[in-house]
Amino acid sequence: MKPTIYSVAEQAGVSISTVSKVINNTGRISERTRKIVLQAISELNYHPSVVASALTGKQTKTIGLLIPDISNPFFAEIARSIEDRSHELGFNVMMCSTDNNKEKEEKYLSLLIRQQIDGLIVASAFRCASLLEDMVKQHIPIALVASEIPELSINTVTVDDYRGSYLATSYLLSLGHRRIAIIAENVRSNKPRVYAFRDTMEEAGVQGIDRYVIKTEAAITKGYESARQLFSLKERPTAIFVCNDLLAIGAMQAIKEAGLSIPHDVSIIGFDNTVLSTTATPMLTTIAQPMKEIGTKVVNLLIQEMEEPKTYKERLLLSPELIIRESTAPLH
Amino acid sequence: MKPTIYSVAEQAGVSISTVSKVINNTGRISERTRKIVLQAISELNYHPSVVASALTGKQTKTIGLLIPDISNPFFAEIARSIEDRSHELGFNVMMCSTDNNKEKEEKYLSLLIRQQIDGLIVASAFRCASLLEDMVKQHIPIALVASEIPELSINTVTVDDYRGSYLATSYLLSLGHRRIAIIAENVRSNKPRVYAFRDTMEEAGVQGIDRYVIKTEAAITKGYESARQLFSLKERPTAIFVCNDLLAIGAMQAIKEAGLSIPHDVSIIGFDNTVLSTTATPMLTTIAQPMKEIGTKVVNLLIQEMEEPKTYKERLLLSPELIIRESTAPLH
DNA sequence: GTGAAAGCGCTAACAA
DNA sequence: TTGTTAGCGCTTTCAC
Repeated sequence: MKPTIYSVAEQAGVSISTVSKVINNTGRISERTRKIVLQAISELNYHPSVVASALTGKQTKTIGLLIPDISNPFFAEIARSIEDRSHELGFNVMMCSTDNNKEKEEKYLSLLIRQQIDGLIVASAFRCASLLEDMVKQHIPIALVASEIPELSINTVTVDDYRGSYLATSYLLSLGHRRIAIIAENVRSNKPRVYAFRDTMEEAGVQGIDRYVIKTEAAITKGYESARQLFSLKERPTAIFVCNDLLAIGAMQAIKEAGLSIPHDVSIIGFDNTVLSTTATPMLTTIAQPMKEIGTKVVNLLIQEMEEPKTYKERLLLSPELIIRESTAPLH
Repeated sequence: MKPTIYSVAEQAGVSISTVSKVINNTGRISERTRKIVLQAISELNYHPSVVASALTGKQTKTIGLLIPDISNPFFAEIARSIEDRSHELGFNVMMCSTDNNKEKEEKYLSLLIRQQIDGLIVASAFRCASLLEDMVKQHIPIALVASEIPELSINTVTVDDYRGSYLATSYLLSLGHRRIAIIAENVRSNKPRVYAFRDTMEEAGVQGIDRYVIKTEAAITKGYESARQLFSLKERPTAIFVCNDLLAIGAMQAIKEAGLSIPHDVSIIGFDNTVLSTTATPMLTTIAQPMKEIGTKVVNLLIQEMEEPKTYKERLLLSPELIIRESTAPLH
């Protein structure tokens, strides 16, 4: 039988409230009694039940994590860092991969509410923001990572997308490229990336940007298709800025298949700096997101919010960095 | 305020036990009452509390997952499939990355016990099996994936490691290679892979196998180092069997850096068939693990065990498959 | 410094 | 068919 607070109390010859006090370091307990109780706890190998304690109004010590897909290396790294920071603070995390799919988002939200999670971290798209209303109504603290939900006022941590895209675009321009294409993912966080691309190109006086803008979904095959589409144009681009590494890998495959060489014929630059960018050949020049830091910061923000809800929410933009590898070169 | 069973009962003008009965489909309830209750539930947007229900002896509907590292693509894919199957069956999963580190294993185990998980899936190494004793004592069902703990009798799902290694080794032999090296990870599941390698090589009459056996940890850099080590030998191998894709990528980097070409000078074959094997250049020949199926099966096994503990535990070995891509070629 | 007792939201006898 | 009630393991007030 699993030991309870009663077994400990009996073993120690005290009342359960005394045991409770030593566990939680509340009230005043004599050093002697504390020792005896601690002794009993370790003898019985007692672990206080979070379930029971949660029922009395305390925390469940669990955080929900809604993420598009844990098997996507970018989110896996973010998740890892969220997990680490949460565990540091004594919280467990329940992971749910939504595929950015409305039905799953709804279903998992309901599962998580029933589990009485203390807080929620969202990286999923939530194109239908009203789904989150239950959460808001029940005052469950929420924080967003690597995603945007403009309808709601929520603490958020993301990379500075606009700046990242600026870094990528201006780097390609500085290499002499003018026919630069962008392959973006069709999610909100990619919008600033597209805007920065346009702005930077326009400022450089480049014309006819529109034909080189493609939006698609996050998958290697989609990157492949998008690149092929670009190569079917009369004037094919000499450089491509691909808004995440997964898509970039697909694009690289298409470029090679077309008999072109990277970076000699086509320069390519990714976004994220996941494992994939170092395992690709040639190694991918990319915009690095500080993934460890992003994960750590959202958890911090969420915990802060749990302790004391802020009226004014924060939006934290972390600085991306250009990592130059082998997939970019001066215009030939 | 979060709606409770009481608010629903009041709203519907019935007792809480009636509400409980309609929620759980127990006892007999008139169609009329059921409708009224359901109505009240949806009006209040009521979600029954798993916490409260767990306290009465029912399940917490959560499964613990101890995995070495969620940011490792192999485990991320396994985790994704475990997650999907669990959610299908109404369970949430709490994820813990242990880095195969004893202290973390111990800490997370204690966290999970306190959370009163219904079952535990273990992919972590647990070199110290006694850590799991608490779980066994408390009759918490356990299932193992992609790992082995010989000291304990536990339901297990793994790929057939011996056969996988046989497939890899005999394929390299069939290409005419004799100086074949193996880079293995220093965990239990890799032992059968090394055995099969030795056995197959011996049966083919190859001598001096020992100098070509390297054991290391799962990291790209380790693969890199191991391959360099092999190239420092007088007679360098003409083919390398690397026991996981992560290591294989590292080895590929070392080979290229040494100015050798893959597969012309050195053939290389991986194990796992993660994304990495398709994003690498040349694309990696590898032994595919049926990751989706492995995840699904462990969950099934765990749930079975939760419903009715078996005296004799099962060990399920799923068949691996040789995927021939571009990194292997006949001996030059 | 310590203990008795009420109550958290729910389930499951048992009564009605 | 529906309602009453006693717990589940814990926290927390309030007496002692």
